[in-house]
Amino acid sequence: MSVTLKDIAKRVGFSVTTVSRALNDYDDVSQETKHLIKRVAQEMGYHPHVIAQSLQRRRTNTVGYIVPATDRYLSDPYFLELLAGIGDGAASYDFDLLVSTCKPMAPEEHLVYERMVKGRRVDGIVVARTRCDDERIAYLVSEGFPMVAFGRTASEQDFPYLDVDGEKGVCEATRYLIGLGHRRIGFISPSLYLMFAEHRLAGYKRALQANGLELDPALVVEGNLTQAGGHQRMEQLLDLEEPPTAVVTGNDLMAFGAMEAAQERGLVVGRDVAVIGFDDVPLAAYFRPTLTTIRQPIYDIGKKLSQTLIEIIKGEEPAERQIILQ
Amino acid sequence: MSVTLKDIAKRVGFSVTTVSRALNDYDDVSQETKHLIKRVAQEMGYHPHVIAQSLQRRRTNTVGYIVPATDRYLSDPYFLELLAGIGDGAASYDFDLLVSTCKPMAPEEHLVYERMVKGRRVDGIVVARTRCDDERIAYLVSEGFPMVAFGRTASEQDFPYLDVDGEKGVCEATRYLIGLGHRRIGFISPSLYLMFAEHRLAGYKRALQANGLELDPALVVEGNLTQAGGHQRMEQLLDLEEPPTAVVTGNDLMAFGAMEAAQERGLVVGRDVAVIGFDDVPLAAYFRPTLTTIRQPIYDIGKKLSQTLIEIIKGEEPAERQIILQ
DNA sequence: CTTGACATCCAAAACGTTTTGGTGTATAAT
DNA sequence: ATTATACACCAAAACGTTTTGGATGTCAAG
Repeated sequence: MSVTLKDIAKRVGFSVTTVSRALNDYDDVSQETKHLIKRVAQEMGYHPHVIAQSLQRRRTNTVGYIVPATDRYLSDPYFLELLAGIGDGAASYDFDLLVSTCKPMAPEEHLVYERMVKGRRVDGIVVARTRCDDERIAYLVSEGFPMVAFGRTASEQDFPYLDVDGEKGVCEATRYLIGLGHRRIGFISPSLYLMFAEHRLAGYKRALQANGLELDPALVVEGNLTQAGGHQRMEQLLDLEEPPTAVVTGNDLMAFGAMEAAQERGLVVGRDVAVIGFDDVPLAAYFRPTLTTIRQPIYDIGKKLSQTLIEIIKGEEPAERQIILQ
Repeated sequence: MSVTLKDIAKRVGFSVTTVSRALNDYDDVSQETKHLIKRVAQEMGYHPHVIAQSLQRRRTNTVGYIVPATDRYLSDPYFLELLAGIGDGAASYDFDLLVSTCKPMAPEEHLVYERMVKGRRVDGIVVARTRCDDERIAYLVSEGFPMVAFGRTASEQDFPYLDVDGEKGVCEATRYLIGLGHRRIGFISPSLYLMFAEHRLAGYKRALQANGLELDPALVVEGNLTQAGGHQRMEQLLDLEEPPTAVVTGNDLMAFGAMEAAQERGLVVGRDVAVIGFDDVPLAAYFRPTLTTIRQPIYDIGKKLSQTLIEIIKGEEPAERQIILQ
């Protein structure tokens, strides 16, 4: 078995209390005893029992994150990037990261969240890919459970979040395409129940309007964020009588798919048809032909997310509860 | 605050012991009381305090996994796929998954493992991407800590692992290329400290030998598993006086990079130069031109890994401690 | 010689469970 | 009437910490 405070206490002839307080650098323990106890603890190979600490401190020093695994294969590198950011952000505060996966919108999703919250396995939860009407957030807020979201919701509910200005990003990208002379620009949207789909779509519409272009509903299609989905939707667009000369997609994976679809038809991306993505997953840098994409520093966002969450957990209300990055 | 056993006990007029035993379906509680207690527990919204359970049961019902985050960006979809598998496998046994990230071979790596083991935060650890001489495994084995590895090591140390027969896979792939008439076949190897690099390289050599081809050391280069690395190494191969007409790579990401490099030089992959990868990350299915790859069911491997680990944790030594998939 | 201040230490309670080793009360067998 | 056998229940200890609320001793000031 492993070394406990009691073992150390027995060895040095002090009480468990004193040993505990010595190791935690309380100032009602003399320097001398502190040194002795620390030395002996080291010698005996003592490591605190994190679970016991959690129980007593009422703090697990762990944050939770539930990966929305789309299907059996959740190939989007986006999530790994985000996960790494969240994990590293947590680690910077000596917090651990508990991960579950769950299909988004599945009936059991609520149970997964409830288990984390009610089992008090974690001190807070980061929820990513917010939905317009997000029951996960509603639940956490109603429970008063510490949380932070990547993305906003449609409701006016007040909760801490971090988001990128998807509307502005897409608007500028679309404007850029218009500037190049494109008049028929397609938009492959993420599933519409996702909040960021709405923002990005709004940006697309705003750009058209600002330039006096009319919105052709046929040019706006809803994809499922996967490469296959992008491929399929692109074909749909290219099958139109008047196909678009440029396409903006809701994420990089769909942009990859769209580019493939174009290439399969013998079109040269960048010459015959322009494609712009959104995310900037690391892969994007290496994809050929190079994907034009709207940069979103996913890793940094993840890091900031967990750090903000931990500040909330520690009771230090962060300076800004709601942040929108450009 | 939240509902505890004590609260329920007070409410129903039974002891805490009886409440606990009722909820855990012990048979020294009458059916009647069981029903009553369960109903009241439900009504009061009781959820067991997982941390308290862990402390008493000496079991956290959690497995750990440390993602070898190569750099700030760990873009390899491989890990997310594996992670999902591990997580789902654990969930199938009602286990949670604790994730950390750490640069492989970094000096602090040992600390991350030690923290997990000594802090008794997890009941077992899955270690992926084994190295020829793997201190992580050596440590876990020496501590007698439950573990399971994805991959073997060079030493004869006995520990449970799951691995794919990389040698056979690469050998067959290489043979296939030879069958197509290729005589100069390049091999972009993973970093050589990784065990699977050795197996795959061995497969390559075996295929050459079996067909009486001589090994040209210039055709074997060491990459770093990233797309950029594959790109760079492919250029190196193409710069040779007698460049290869086919290339086998150590993983899919490097294959992507290699294909790009070829395309940038105006070569048509599949006609001017053949490229074969290894992994079958989900992205591979959508990459154009289609990547020929050696299938490795990463998700399933992850799932099996954590399930095997949990069986070990539960003391049911699994039927086969060491498994090699084809 | 008291009083107070300070430094150093500690026993016991607490966190929320599960487990151990019982107790008491019927009913059935001797 | 005693003994066995279930049956239904429970008090207390345990898991390994931290926190609470003193206790003890020393020393300087009054």
